[in-house]
Amino acid sequence: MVTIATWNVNSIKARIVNLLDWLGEAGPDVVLLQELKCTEDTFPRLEIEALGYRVAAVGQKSYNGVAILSKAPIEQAVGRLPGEPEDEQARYIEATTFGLRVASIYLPNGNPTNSDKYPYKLRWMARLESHVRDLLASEQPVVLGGDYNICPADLDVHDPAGFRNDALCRPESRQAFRRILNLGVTEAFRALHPGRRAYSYWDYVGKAFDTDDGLRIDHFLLSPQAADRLESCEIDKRPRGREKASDHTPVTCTIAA
DNA sequence: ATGGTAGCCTTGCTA
Repeated sequence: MVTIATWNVNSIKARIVNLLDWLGEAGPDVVLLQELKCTEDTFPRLEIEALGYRVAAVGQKSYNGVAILSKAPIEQAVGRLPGEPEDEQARYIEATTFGLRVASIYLPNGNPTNSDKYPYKLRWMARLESHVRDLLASEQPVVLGGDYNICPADLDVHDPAGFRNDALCRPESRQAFRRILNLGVTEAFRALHPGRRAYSYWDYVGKAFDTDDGLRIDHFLLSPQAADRLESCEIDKRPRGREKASDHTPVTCTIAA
């Protein structure tokens, strides 16, 4: 069995103590990180390697940045999503580990929707759709985890009316997400827990975590070869309640050996 | 009531 976690840490330097604590207690085999907010040369590699993880990361100064941590060798790492060679934003890394093709995804937020950020989000999703089509053609077990910045349905939003026109919930955003699902990938949490209201992100503002005013935007998408082996998918709320927490909490899935 | 918080550095931008 392989345990895979995804976590938007909102700055790996600000979160290094929380991350190391959680890696020590949860001990996932593979970790997909988003929002490193650092370049590769300032990534805190040694502390993470000391816990037994290999590291593959693609970073940039101040914004974005994604990584794959694994207790097994990481092979054939690719640090960008195909389709827009001039796109410099570090939002995608993909590699093979534990016999799985895994990716860490930081999908653009897209707000405000009246700016060029929203069409960038939709273009990025079209690129992802095209790449998922290629990955599925390979007939490998594929696990695509990350911060998708998409609430797939109103069940995934504490205030659906308030978020109706938000880039995370707009019909065009949800449709682009469904187009990817309709290629034949399984969204692990919802497949295993239909009807369960659970969130992976709570705004820092106010007391959103205490009142459970959250969003479910961190997801795992699995190819059929991985979905056939899916055993569990859970959200670990504990890290969000700690000192110096990220605004996201880790989501974990397990894949049978 | 266009706020509030966090993290980065660009003392504004991104989320």
